[in-house]
Amino acid sequence: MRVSAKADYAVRAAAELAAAGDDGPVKGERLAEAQDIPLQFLEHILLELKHHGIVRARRGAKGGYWLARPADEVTIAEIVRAVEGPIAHVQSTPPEDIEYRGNSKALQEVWIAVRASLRTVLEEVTLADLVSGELPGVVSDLAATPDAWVAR
Amino acid sequence: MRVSAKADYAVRAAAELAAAGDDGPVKGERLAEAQDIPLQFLEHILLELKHHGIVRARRGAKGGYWLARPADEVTIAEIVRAVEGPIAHVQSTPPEDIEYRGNSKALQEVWIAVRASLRTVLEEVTLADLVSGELPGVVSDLAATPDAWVAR
DNA sequence: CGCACTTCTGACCTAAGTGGTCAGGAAAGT
DNA sequence: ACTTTCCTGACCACTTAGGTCAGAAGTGCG
Repeated sequence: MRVSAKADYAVRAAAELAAAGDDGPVKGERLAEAQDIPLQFLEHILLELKHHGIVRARRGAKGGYWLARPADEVTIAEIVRAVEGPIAHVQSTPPEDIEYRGNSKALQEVWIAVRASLRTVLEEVTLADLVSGELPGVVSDLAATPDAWVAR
Repeated sequence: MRVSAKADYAVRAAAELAAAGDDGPVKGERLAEAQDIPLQFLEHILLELKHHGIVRARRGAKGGYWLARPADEVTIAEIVRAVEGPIAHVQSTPPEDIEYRGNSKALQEVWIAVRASLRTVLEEVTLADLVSGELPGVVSDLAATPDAWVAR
């Protein structure tokens, strides 16, 4: 139920790429500096993003990374899945495949709801939203209640 | 972003206790059988639940476990926190404490929204809801859309 | 009291995941 | 040819996941 450093780094680097737009490729080093991420670790992450078709890259001088698709077509969910794997799996199996017995039969529905609620946030926010700072209504509403900002 | 076996087991065992109600303590062995959980692992989990004041226990013949509070006052969120720690932390720190720079400034709001959406599910469902099979409106609505049941 | 029963606790184990670093290879530009 | 930058795999320390094992300690009953 936690967000890994890798996922966090991946989204931040992608946001930086989204902001760069069509101004040519951005070097890994610049991304690392902009978001204060260990360079060599970041390059592994960018490679994963590339393998998942989220990012493209070119080597050599004038090389670097850029988004494979427009920033408003890339969701945070996609990026998280690329580096962390499927969202909200239980014991490494998708909730729809689990069978519960006895008094916990309804638990499957709960885990499904958990995944659905995560999706409503992560699949709604695109990189374009993120860099513009204007998050979709559902999301900013969720974050608007002061209660959401206190620990528990 | 995944649910551990421990959390799953903990909730299922607690559901079984909720169903048992006031019919005296339930042995670990019976819980393990009812939910098909490795006994010795389960006992460690029950101990954690006890330390968090969710469960009580007595040893010896006629001993066993029972809920420390009525089933409709124990939420799934509590149980998950007891065994997995805080929900939706990023790099092991709470989202409200993170500071982002540059183009990912809005990311903090996203993680806050993620946590808030998880809370709306996990803090809403009690053990009583779970064993009765009648989940709160918000939750069953989320699970009602067919889309929620397909992988991605 | 003595005994069976059950929880409690800590030590231990293997495998995998986290969060990296290091060294070198391979394309691209000049 | 040479520099630049990505690409790839190996490695590493530490923690977590998912357990097992052995034994200590409290509890009830005859």
